[in-house]
Amino acid sequence: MRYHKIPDETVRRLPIYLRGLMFSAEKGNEHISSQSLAASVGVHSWQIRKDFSYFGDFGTPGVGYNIGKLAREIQKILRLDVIKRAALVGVGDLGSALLAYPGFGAYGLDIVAAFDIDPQKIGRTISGVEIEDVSGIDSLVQRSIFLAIVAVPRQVAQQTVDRLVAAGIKGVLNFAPCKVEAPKRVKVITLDIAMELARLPYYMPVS
Amino acid sequence: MRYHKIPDETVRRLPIYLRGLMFSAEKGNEHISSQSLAASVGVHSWQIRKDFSYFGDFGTPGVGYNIGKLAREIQKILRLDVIKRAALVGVGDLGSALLAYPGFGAYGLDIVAAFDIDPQKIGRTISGVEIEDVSGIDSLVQRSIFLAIVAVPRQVAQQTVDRLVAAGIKGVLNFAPCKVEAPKRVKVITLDIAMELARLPYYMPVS
DNA sequence: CCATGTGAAGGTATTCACAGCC
DNA sequence: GGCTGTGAATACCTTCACATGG
Repeated sequence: MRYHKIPDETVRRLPIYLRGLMFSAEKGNEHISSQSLAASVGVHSWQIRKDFSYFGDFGTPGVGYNIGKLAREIQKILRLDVIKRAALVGVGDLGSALLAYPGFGAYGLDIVAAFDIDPQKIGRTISGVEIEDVSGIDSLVQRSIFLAIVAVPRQVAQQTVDRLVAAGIKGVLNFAPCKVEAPKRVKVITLDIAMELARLPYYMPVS
Repeated sequence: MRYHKIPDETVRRLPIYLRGLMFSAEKGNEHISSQSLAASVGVHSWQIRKDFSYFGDFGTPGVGYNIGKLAREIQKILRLDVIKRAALVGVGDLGSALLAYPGFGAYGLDIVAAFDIDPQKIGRTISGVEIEDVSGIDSLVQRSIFLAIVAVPRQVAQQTVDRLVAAGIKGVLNFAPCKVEAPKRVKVITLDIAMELARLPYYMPVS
């Protein structure tokens, strides 16, 4: 089975593997076994082998996987080799934190534009990105930006997404805690931080 | 099937339903059908009915669900009726944004303590919470806080969790992009923001 | 020998379709 | 007529065990 259909759950784990592979590469390794990778990322080795099996042979029995080759392949599958630039809409507390967040770089991603409606904020620079008026959204595609992060209040999340969709954006990471609609051609992932915290007590021991 | 084993995926959706129910209650409704709830939260109606079926009859055929009763039951299942207070460790950009984040209230959750190692920050108040030295972690349980949010740099995430575990914390929401270990009795959910962004390009159309 | 890759088995979650109740 | 609750069917994902290859 080569390159056919990669399960969603596998796609969800690919960034984890990428992180682990890069970490191992930094330490100067060239090869890594599914077992060592398993230990470093916290996923079972058989799961890793199964996941990798969906997109071809990268391993050498008795040796392991070539780290560089495998990392590049994962980046290619996730399309991180092509999509590198993202825009941020909404530079409030969360938006500012995202601008300062160093973690995107590990995946080759970078926030290169930021928008807000507050005239007080427009023109200011945060973490090296100048805040523009939201009208700038309309020309995102001309600037080769196809990915957007929405960090606006819930009440204006849908209209923000509508505008991004109209501008030709193809993917949205939405932090607003609500459903947002978009045409099928636009992928939306909603990440509700409070929701994650809210399901935690369920799993906590009672005593 | 009453109250036996609620699937993890159902637990993951319960907070979404809670949000939808509260929204509907605010509008003055007393009952809601699985169809209307479905429309407002973006989950199919059969999925909702199936999910609710795991914990008893709350619906009346021809009428729908009693919103208040159902909401209270979901809160009880998630244990949000008991666990209401959380602590934050790491008051950097992300931590500060979390302190200011209004979304936790919808689930009855509240960040009531914050810790950092930076003497510059200790003693200052952000969003009504005074920042304390990390040594205060050790007395969290005495203050009836069993839930912690970790927003520290990756390099110190594990030791932070270790200290929280030693203090008797029972649940951790970890924002550091790495694996953290904890005894089985402590539930850890890791939320890697960059990872969510990284899997988005995979789903974006190629053209 | 050691580690991969994968069929097969087992488990979990989603989707359907409809009986039963208001 | 409208809507719930749920067995049954289906799809999906995980786990195992081992044949295969360097």
